[in-house]
Amino acid sequence: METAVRERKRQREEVAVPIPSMTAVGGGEAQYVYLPIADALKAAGVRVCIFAAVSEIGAAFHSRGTDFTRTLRIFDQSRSTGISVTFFANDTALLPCVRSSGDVISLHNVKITNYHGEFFVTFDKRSSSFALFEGKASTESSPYQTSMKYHGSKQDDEILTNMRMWLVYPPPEGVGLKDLELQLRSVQSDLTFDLVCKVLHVYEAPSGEWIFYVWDGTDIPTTELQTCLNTEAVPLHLEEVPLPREVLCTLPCIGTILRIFSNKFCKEITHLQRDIYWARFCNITCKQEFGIWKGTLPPSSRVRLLSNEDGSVVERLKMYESRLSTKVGRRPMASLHKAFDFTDVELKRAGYATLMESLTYERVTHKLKTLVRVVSAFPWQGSDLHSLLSSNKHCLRLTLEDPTARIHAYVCKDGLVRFFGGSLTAAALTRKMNRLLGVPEQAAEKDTPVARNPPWIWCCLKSYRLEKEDPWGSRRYQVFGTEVRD
DNA sequence: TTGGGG
Repeated sequence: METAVRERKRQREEVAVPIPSMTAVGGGEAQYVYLPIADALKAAGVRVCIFAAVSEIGAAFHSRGTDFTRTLRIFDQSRSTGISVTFFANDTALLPCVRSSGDVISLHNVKITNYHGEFFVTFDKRSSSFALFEGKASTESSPYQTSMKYHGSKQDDEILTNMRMWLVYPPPEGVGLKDLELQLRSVQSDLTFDLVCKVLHVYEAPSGEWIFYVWDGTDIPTTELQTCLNTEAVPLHLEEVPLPREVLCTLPCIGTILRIFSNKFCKEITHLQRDIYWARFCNITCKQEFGIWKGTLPPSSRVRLLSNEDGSVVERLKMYESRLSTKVGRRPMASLHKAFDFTDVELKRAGYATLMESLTYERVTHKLKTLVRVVSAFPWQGSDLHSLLSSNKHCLRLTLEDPTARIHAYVCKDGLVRFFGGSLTAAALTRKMNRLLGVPEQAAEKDTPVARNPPWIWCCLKSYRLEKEDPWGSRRYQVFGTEVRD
């Protein structure tokens, strides 16, 4: 997919047609010839003028030299994937201060450069100039910001109107090639895509690796697991150090928080560490490890900060609000339209809560009804379960997950007999456990590794502390009032 | 009078 898009882009970019670049000065007023971005690319190295819309707004930073710098991404009809422009100025106030993505920018006397096979717009602070206009919703024709050397031209008004028309009524698909944009709920393995998300937390591991905790209000799809049933091999999270409780409690309780891992530093990180921003992660990929989704930033990826007014951000928030407005909307998205005939639960009074709601609950003790999948169990073999039930000494440990978290939950003593619906034979216990873990029936007999897909089950949980001195550190979950059916 | 950044 990505290669096809790149190939088509390259084909278009490689056609070297000489284009008369721009300027003609007449009658005392400057006349500027604006080139579509796609045409400007064919005139690399020549000074050109471009009239485009802003799709991404970078943060202002100190450059490695003496100036301040900011990068924008701009697009027009000829190139909906856009192109990056970096500005420099000795004062942040002189950098373009874009109020909202979708605003319109006029660039005079910029050059197209090709760096490592990718095109960029080079803005020279001595000779180039810019003007910023409000986006499609406005009729204001004068710019809200101009660089010092900017001279408006006669055609600006008309071109601005045309650009706004195009932004309101974009032409049908196929005119431009836009990067694939996915929500967490439609993520797939080994696909390169853009993700618009809220960056809730940034962590720098001692190894120098960065972890972004991101959220878009949707649930990431469930994964299939390998038949490996050993609890020890199934981690609760991918990061070495779990989030401290103070951070955990600031995170939303509905919707998946994806961990995106990155080895490279990007300057947006300093802003993301200080404050919570919506951002566009461009060209990221996801894969599964131990049934947990892990985002990664390949070399071609980048991070762009978004304003809260950005169209994609507004859309995500609206969707989240409508999700919260119904009881069913709060449940795991992947559990909708599924039957829950695997368990009987007795708890009428305790309401439904996600695992994250319980983890961040203000008290150590909490009773809740959850909709979860059993991703592993220890012990899991019928014979071991059988001696567990008869000895009445030890507990069965389950690893439960929903879109918001994974936890260990124990089934102990009387609860065990209740859980399995009586003192069953080893064979009957094996059968029930396999159903819980989603092991396909044919595979259960042989020991061949196949993918398993645990069903969603209703499950009652209660939490409590083991040690008075360390209530949160010793917090444990126990399954109660839940019976696995035949 | 240039680099900076990609």
